[in-house]
Amino acid sequence: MRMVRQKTQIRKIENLASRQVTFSKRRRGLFKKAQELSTLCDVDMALIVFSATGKLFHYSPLSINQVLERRKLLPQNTGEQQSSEEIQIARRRSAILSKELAERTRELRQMKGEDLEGLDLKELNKLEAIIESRLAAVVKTKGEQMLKEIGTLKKKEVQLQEENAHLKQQLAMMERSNGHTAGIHDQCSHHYSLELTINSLGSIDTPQNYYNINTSDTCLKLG
Amino acid sequence: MRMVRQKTQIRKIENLASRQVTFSKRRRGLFKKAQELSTLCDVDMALIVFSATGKLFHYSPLSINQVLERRKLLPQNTGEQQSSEEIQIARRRSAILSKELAERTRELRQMKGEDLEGLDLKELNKLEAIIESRLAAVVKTKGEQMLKEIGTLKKKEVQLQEENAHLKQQLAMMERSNGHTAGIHDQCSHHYSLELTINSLGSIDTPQNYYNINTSDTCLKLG
DNA sequence: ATCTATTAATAATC
DNA sequence: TGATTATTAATAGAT
Repeated sequence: MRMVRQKTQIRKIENLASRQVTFSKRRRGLFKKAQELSTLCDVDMALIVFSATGKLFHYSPLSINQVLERRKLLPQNTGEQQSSEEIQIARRRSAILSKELAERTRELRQMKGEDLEGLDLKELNKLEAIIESRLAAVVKTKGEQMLKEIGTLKKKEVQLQEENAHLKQQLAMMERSNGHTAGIHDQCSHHYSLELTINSLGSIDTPQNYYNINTSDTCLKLG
Repeated sequence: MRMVRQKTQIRKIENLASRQVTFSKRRRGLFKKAQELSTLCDVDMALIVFSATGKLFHYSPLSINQVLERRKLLPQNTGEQQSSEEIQIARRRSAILSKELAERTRELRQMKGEDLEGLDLKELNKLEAIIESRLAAVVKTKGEQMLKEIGTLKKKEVQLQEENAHLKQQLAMMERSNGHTAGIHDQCSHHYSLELTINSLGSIDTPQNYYNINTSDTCLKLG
């Protein structure tokens, strides 16, 4: 008969072999569960495990290949056009910042001694501030540019709708003054095409002068 | 009697409530297992989960300065203008990941000797990649949303311009068929202003809701 | 949040 | 390592 299996105590397994076996088994279980959670609940996560021998195990639903590709700071116009130039720039900047962070952290370690707890944190806070502000600057700049364009388009839309309404109004007036029953629907344009050739071409003011379509950039300032 | 419980399919849970419940339950299970593995096998690890709502859940046996981290994560309203929630999330995430990166670098340096350059770099690269992917994901998502709206607005613009041109054409035809009538002079627009008001009410979209600045809190839970 | 019928994970073992 | 299986642990569905 087998030995009675016991409820596992959660404390360090002293026996090396057992510990390694357990590490291997539980690690797999953990990564499986991580993946399940990520899939079931549609969330991003990162799971990183450093083994005692220095090996690294890693899981992230954001594919590693994708991530590794991004690490290259050079443009890679390999057919993919889904990301805008700005996004690529943001990626490169964040990549550079990450490198900076790592490098400076390393430099700090090397430069200073052991009692660096306080100072190290200070420096880290500084670095944090830098990376945060730069990231924010990139994102903010991009957002402002896009909001600006959206603002311009909205203004255009309003202008066009106003002009539209005006034109409709005038059309309605013309129809009433004519006593014609024909409306302003599409098929009617053909109906009048014959009359166009017959009637004289009088120079009459058209209302489009009042509603100049402006294609220049309109600046939108955001708070 | 209870319904028969089924074997769970690992795919995204469509029902929001169920997804949230499962997220809560499984997340706890995952963090528990992570902690157990860390204790049983005496290994370091980092587990970071980003919920769909931007909340961040984090476990790492290495996190020494949790209190300080907590402080850093509180909203820092330093008089600056309000940035969007996404930017704040990005800041916090990058802050956390930066700290994690720095801390891990330090811990690794302390734990291991000096001949760990290669491995250390490997690990750093992985962490770098995670940061990059997170930042890129945030920026990309926002950009995609805005590009989508810009596309919609541009389509609207084209439609309106087409309609406009059509109306002008019809107007011109009507005028020619009328010849001399005073139908399209300015003063007449007042004549029909009532009709205009009635017809144009509610016809213009105001998509300002899309730019609603969400100031809801982002939560950080530490293991 | 709490409760259980189930499924899933895994410790001991080969 | 991989497989097996007696157990314990996790959790889906329900309250």
